[in-house]
Amino acid sequence: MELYTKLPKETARDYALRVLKGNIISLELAPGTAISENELAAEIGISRTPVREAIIELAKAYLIEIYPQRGSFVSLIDPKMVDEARFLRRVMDAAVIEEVCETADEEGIRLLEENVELQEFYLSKGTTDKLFDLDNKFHRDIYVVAKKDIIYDIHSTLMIHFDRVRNLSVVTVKNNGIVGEHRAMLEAIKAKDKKTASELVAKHLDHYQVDEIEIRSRRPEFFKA
Amino acid sequence: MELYTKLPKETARDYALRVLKGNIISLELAPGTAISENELAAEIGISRTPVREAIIELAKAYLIEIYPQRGSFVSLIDPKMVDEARFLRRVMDAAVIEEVCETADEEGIRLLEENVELQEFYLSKGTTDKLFDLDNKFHRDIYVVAKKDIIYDIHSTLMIHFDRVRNLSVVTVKNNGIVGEHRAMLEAIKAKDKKTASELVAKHLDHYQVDEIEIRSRRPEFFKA
DNA sequence: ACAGAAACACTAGTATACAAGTGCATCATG
DNA sequence: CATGATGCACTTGTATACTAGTGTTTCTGT
Repeated sequence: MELYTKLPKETARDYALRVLKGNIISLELAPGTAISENELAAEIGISRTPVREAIIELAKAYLIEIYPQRGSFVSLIDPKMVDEARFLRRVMDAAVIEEVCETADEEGIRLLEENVELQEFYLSKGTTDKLFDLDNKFHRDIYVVAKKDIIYDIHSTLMIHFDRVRNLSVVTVKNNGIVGEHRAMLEAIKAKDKKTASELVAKHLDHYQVDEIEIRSRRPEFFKA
Repeated sequence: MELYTKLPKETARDYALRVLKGNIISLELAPGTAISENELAAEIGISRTPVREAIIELAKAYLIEIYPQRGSFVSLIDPKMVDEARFLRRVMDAAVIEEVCETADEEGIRLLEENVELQEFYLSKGTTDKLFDLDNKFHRDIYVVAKKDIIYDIHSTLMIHFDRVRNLSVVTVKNNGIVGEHRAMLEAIKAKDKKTASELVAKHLDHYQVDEIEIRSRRPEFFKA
């Protein structure tokens, strides 16, 4: 397991949370792996209490399953969970971007505009790692402009189920086209064109499609049921 | 604060959680009230650890705010939070009932049918407290039939913000009509009539409307910003 | 060799002790 | 009286000790 290093002002709990989240998303901690509170605490050099608090938090997000007196385990990939996360994102993203079309003020538009321009800049320079962060930020900014950032935060942990499956996919997500779609979404927002905007969002989510059948046949031990 | 009693097989953490949730919803713990881990632990007769874990969980749901080394407080009513909860419910309820219209099997329909029939039974007998539970169950069952129960659970804690405001409202929710609307929703589902079903859901949510201006003028100290 | 019991090594749940920081009250000092 | 320092009483964060339960392993007796 990759351990990172504890940041100076970070609490022990946040540190444990960061380590666990990162390793679960990256599959460094594979689905089904046992997680010992004692062991992890020793490994990262803090006590059981903050480790335990982090584990409880991830259990609430269904990323870890706790069996009292027996052990805690990284959740197996549950297709139902992945479906629900996908459904949630499809429905909410569409509703939120429509809300943005209706209510966005100049400042909000500017925030999105700046982001897309940065994406276009880095795309032309071929700096793909920055693009990844900007992609996430663009998505969140839409929620922020719609004044729905709490909803975004609540849902973000669920989306980890998604990211985990994507990291198992052989098909690497091609960045080509994504920036263009973001530009198109922004223009639809500027034109207050709800219909086009929500259609673009739906199309955009196709990038998140994965071949579950293929992954499952390759790694059946990672799947539930 | 009302304390309830610890159930035999309930863990100390679940107990603390139940006590806190209940008292926050009922406003027995008013917005802004300080919550001491030590004090609460002593009051309900368990140690600080499970109390602390419960507080952290409610802080994740924005129901408690933790200021390290200073104290924890019941969150003030944040109109933005209430708006987001309302938006979330409006969008998801509509999407989920449409999903039910499309995908419900016989067993699912039967589950909903049984519930509505019970509601009609208790309505005719005037047993209103049972109706409250059945109302909540009907709402959840729709998510279950749509195979979206994780989404329901994730959102349920957020809805507490809603319930809290409702409990401050002078206008008591009149049960008249609610059962009839449930019946209408069920019939729309049976007829696979997505349009009518989602319209009924939107109308149904009007029952959750509250006069925020009035409450705010009456209890300004409960509100944030 | 086999069956069952008992010891052991783990687990998470809970309790308690200590550390570090905040804010107020008190008290000394000008 | 005003003001600043200092201690005290709180807070949450973290560490550690203990409890109770589970599963395996090992011993024991037949």
